[in-house]
Amino acid sequence: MSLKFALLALLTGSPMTGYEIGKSFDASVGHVWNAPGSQIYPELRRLANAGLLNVEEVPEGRRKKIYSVTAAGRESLREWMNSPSTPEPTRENHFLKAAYLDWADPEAAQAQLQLWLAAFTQRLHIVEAVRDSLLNGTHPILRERLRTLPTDQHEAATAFKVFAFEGMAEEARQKIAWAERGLELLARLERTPARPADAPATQTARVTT
Amino acid sequence: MSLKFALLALLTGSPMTGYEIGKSFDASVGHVWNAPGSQIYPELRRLANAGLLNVEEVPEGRRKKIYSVTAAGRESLREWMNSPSTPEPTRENHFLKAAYLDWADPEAAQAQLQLWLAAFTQRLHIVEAVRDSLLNGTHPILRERLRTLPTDQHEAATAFKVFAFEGMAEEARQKIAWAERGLELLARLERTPARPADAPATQTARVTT
DNA sequence: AGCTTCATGTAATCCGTTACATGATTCC
DNA sequence: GGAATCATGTAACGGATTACATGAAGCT
Repeated sequence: MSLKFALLALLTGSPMTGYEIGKSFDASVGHVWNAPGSQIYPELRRLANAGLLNVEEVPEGRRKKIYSVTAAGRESLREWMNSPSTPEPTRENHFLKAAYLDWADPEAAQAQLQLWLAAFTQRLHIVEAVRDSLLNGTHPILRERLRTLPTDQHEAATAFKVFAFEGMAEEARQKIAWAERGLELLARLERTPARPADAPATQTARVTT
Repeated sequence: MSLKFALLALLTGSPMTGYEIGKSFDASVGHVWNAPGSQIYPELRRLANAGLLNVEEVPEGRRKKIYSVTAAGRESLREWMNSPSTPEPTRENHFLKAAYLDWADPEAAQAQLQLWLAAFTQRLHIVEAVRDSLLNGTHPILRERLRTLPTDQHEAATAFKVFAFEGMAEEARQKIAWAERGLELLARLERTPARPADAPATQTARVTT
């Protein structure tokens, strides 16, 4: 339901084309909300039809459309922000899989845990980079946004974005630690299980692989 | 895509009816994966048609169907477990909203943060309770599952489930701390901003509400 | 001339949510 | 007899993913 509000929120920063929104999603913002072009363009049009967005067509050569938020759009965003939302029920692939990792071959389990580790590490880097750019005034969208805001609101606008990205960073750190513990668990289990109580203690033989 | 595997995984524990699966979702398992009956029943039928599940109809009075996993179903599950999955792109409502909380009225922002706090706290309790029941052998589904498994695989089957639920617990704890920091931030911002540099320092007047 | 990037979209399909329908059994 | 729980579903809709289509601008 909230692609709508993700778009409205983004466009309050500064007017943009659908293409640029897609780029933003691919870069920083995509870790807050993500969507492919095939979802962005139709949604933008719907929002424009509903009067929440303004379209400025730029027909000089290119056929591009710059969207900006109307007063009604700003009102709609404010309304959403003021109405409480409950967190959605969890539906995270990795927890489901983790709970049944004993079904996987040990190598596959290890590969999966390492893949998670890599993915969450990468996410952490990106999210920390965004947070830093918010703090040191490098973030282009926030920068634009602040230009249109009275100075006494700069702190809040910045602080909440930093707050959100700090939250994502923490989550990433937590999952990194979690994946590492998973690898340890796997190693521990592999050292013990299929031994029928009387196998020799020659663990040093299985060093490779 | 993984309701399919959630169902297969659950049913490897012990055969069940769609209704019982729904109950499990509402109780413990729902924090790993959740779905309403309207999604469960059709999916079960599809899986049965695909030969991954076995249906035992119990026509004695009730019209109920007990589903169990076939060899093909077990194979399909194993295949999924052995093929790596990348974590899905984030699309979490609360981070999106948090990033733009300056758009909300302070009271609404506070209410929202408190709602998150309450929801994550509740989630933490449930998830910890499940983890405990896994550890002390009270968890009914795991119990059933272990009955059909050789003893030397008990440890792994239990450990991975504990691992998953510990991960969820940590995530919940992290989000609780995050929401609390959000409340502090909000309080801090409310103490300072709209003051045009020469307002009196009589903060004690605003104690109520 | 050909590749990359900019820029916008359609179509099919799938997954998920909400609302509603139905009827049997069990408990009070 | 009436309410709660057991048990299974249908229908409509909306949101998301994947694949494909199109064409201009700019660079090499």
